[in-house]
Amino acid sequence: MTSLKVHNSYSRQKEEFKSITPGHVGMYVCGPTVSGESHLGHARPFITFDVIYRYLIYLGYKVRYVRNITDAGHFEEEGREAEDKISKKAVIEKLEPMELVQKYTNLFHWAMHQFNNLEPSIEPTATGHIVEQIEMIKKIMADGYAYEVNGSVYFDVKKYAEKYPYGKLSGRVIDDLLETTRDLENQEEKKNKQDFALWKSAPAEHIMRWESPWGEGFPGWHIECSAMSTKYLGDEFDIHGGGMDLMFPHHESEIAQSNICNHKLPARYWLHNNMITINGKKMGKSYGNQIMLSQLFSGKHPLLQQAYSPMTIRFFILQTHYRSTLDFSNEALIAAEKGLKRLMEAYQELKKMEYDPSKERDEKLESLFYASGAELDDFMNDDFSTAKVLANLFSLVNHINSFKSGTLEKTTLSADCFAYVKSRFKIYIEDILGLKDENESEHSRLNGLMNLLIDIRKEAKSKKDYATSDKIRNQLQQLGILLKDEKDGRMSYQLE
RNA sequence: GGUUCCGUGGCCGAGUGGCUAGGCAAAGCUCUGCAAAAGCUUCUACAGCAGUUCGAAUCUGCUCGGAACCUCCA
Repeated sequence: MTSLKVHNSYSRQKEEFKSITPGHVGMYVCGPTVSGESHLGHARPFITFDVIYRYLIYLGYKVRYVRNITDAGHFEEEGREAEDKISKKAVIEKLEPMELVQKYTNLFHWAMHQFNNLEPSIEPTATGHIVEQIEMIKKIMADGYAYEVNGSVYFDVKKYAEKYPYGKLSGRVIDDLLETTRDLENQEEKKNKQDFALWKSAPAEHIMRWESPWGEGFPGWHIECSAMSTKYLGDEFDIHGGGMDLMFPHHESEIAQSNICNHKLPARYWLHNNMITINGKKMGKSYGNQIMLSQLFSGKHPLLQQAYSPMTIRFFILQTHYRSTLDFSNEALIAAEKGLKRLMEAYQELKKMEYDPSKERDEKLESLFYASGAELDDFMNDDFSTAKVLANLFSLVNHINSFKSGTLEKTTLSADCFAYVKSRFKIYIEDILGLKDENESEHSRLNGLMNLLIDIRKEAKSKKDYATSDKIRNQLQQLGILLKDEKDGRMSYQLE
């Protein structure tokens, strides 16, 4: 068997994965900013790293998966004013940041649950770690890599870059950064344009504020991840993940901060997922082209031809490599929906199949099953090639369906081989890819009812009373229940 | 403007110096009372130009087109 190799953004190479502490993996993934609802683009990193998390567990690692909630910053909700802080409104009328943050945190958790993502081991919030962040900033200042201006603290990138390779992760040259001229608030406070805020002094109307040695304010964007990853994973940990758009300046700055505080680069392997695009453009707030997850699930968005289930989206995302862009289109999602259905139906069929010892084995076929099953690990080991895993599963789906339709005798597999294939499917579909059968509605009553109707239809068919049998099938179809006459005389049903 | 990346069949998307990715769609056939599903078969692509090579979609150069980052961003 091959060993796990991952593409490390820091070295821009595929490297063999070796954990710092044998048997353990520490993984930090940048979580959501809970000032608004998540859209399709946000789903990608969390599904990607969920599968990575699941695969590491499958490999036998004990994984501590830390994913933060960014709930500190300059937050406003549409229709409500941030000036609440100084207005004379009653407390209950004002925008309460905690209320806002709670609302979107709940929504985020709901979406993660829909996607069947495992919960991270620790989900720390930025607001819950203000003390740690302040301590870290103090350390950086004590080392001389940060300076205070008007109650704000900035990281001295220029000084850092004299000694350390600032820009290595994102491939940036410090001198190029000097060229950019952008209008940002309080730029004149900085010594150099590329410096970034560790702590920002809060203007009177700012609703999120904490006491600090530099006055009332709030933490800069990058420091929370440094503080929380250090606290829960240590000075140096194995994997740091997030979207490619975070490489600069977020992760670059994180490296600088942690490096000054801990005298170590925080993570050994930096993994970045690529963007989801729509009509070739990145989905994002500033482009105004985002489709919220709830809209995706309900189909209520002008760009959507229909609703797409969470598993369809999960499958859609896993069909491509995580480092490639993925273009959204109704056509592509409908294709994913159908493909997923075929995969899951074959899986259900496989689960029902039984070994029959009366038939002769086909060793050639057996070795094909064994080989395909074993290959799945090789694909995952190759920088988590879920696309290849799915392609391989589909080649087995073909065989399973052949068993079902009688083109192949299922009994030509030995009992061992049968058990092996079943377990591979279970491990890969359920445990690693995290796909679950959305039609598996545990309605036992519905099941009983359907069996009754199926029995009646079978009787009608045997009497060649096709009027009755068609009536049952057609009317059920109108209710969104699809009856299928199977090859062996069985009938099955499926909720549309 | 700078940095990085990409351009694959009707669509989505893997991938690699020589051998079928896969999914969806389409066509034909088989099965079936009909339908659906399924199976079999067909459709054989790598932006353009030049070069390296016995051989390139895969390497090099150029051209064209697109994207991401450089600012909040998954």
